[in-house]
Amino acid sequence: MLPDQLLAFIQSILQSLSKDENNQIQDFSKLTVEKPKSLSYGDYSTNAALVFAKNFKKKPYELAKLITEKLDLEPNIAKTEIAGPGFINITLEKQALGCIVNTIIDKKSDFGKGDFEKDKNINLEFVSANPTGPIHIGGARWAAVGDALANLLLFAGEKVEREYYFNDHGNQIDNFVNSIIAKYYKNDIPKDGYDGEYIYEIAEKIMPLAEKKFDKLESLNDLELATAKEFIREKSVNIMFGEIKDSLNNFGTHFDIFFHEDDLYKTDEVDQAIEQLREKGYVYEKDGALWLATSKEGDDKDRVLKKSTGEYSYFAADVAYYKNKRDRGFGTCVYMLGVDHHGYIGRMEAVCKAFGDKPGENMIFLIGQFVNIVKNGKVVKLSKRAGNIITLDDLVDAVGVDAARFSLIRSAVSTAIDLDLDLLVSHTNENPVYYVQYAYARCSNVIKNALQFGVDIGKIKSGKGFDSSLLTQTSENDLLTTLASFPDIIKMSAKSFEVHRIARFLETLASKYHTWYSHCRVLPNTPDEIGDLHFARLALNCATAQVLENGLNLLGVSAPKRM
RNA sequence: GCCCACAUAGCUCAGCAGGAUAGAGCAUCCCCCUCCUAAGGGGAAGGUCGCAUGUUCGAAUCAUGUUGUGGGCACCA
Repeated sequence: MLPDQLLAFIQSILQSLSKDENNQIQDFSKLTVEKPKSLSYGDYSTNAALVFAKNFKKKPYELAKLITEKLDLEPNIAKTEIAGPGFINITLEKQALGCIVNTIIDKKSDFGKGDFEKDKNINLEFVSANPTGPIHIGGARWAAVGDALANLLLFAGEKVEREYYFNDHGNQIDNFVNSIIAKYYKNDIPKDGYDGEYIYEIAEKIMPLAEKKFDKLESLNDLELATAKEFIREKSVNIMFGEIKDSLNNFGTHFDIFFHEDDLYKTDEVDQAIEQLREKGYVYEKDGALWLATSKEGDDKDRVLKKSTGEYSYFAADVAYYKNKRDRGFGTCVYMLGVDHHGYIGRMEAVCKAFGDKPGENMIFLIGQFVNIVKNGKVVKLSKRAGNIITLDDLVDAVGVDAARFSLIRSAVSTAIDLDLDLLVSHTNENPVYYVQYAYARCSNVIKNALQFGVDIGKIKSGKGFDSSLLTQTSENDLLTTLASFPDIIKMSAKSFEVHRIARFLETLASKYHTWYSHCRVLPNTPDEIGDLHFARLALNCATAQVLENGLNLLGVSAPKRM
């Protein structure tokens, strides 16, 4: 009997009781069936009596009594108990508890998969770093979390595409180009420019080509200089963007779409978007500039679409970009931003409303706090412009992809995390990822040993040749109920866009497995001693491996067969 | 000044659609390999959940206020 079956059963009991009492319950959303905190409470626990006591105008304990009377009639339930203020603790019969092993083995990599509304069609935009430098540590957090979130949502049954918004024009890029030129001629880096070894490397590659084509830059007139700069811009942005893509690939993060800001202008979409909003009465002219009345929809102030110089603002492109996403059929546009851009939410939600959409439904913001790098107990101030950034590549070089991804994912994005690089480098074993991976390696090793004993693992993996009701030890109960909670974890994490829950679940699961492993021997010392209990435990071992693998896959962390 | 996040063990963080004795890892201190991988297990110690009010049968969790920290307030992107 799986948790969701138990939930459905309790729901039906409540319904039948409410008929008796001439009382209808409509909303069951608060009803839960959970693994209780303490093992001594049983396998599962429900809050049914606490939540619905008022509907029945009874004290929780009295309602609990009515419910348990019905629960006790179910053959799969071994014992019920009313505890605390009115919790009902439920202990299942061993065969009902162990059947989760069969389910997992049967569903394999699909175990935990959900079937959400597919019509949502989610666009997940993340990283979207400007090509003015390598991906830094903050981008790395999103690269890990965004990718894992996409995996999670897909697994939960949503339709999702990963998108990177590639901004290759504007002031930042001009600063980038000017910095490259300055660096090459050993001039001072311009104010708001970029510095660092990578600028020099790009300059070394591009500038000789530029000089060959245009002559020394100082000898050019304004028009020629502009042409030369455009040449440098195109080449250097391409190099930078190539490096960014390589870093992301290295990190195991892949995008379905790389969207170029340029395309919005090429196709006139910016004008079209502005026109649409103008028809709705949101656009006006003031001081020679074109404005969007975002304050009508809750923003602090109105925003400029077209500057008095005649150029479009970056914001104008964002407006068009949102419309573009919606026109491409995305019902939900998720923006994953760093805290330094959270001021941006107000105006974008206003845009969303101006188009007649709903923020929170068509437009969702996930705000990620900073990742601080700590050295000698102190937070190091990093800046792309100062050139002392810690890049994604640095991080991967230092700790590897698995450890980097896991440590970035396991914390909620709403909390700032401090990464002590020295600690990560010198004591890599402290990273919980190894704890989880080790559990998987142990599972795999047990399977390997069983094969050497001549056990037909294929038979077990096909769900035959074992009796899961033989799994009666406390540590086995604990492991079984933890495995059974995986689908719920998926559902909850997907609903709340919180991937860190998956990482935390895996840590818990690994812990339960390690405990079980040290308490219950899976295989005997010699092949001829193998009995039914060993087969049952081998099945549990395989089921655990499967769930660990499913979870690690979602996070983009490898599941090694040996360590 | 206005706006947004965050505050839980020595450190890094979970827990927050209100629920039972607030958890994990690391660090500290004990114990466990003649036994499937000790990157493991068992145990000890460690807390006024920033502070104060309120909401209720019940608050780390919700609301208000307050303090502290980080961030944002451009015809920059």
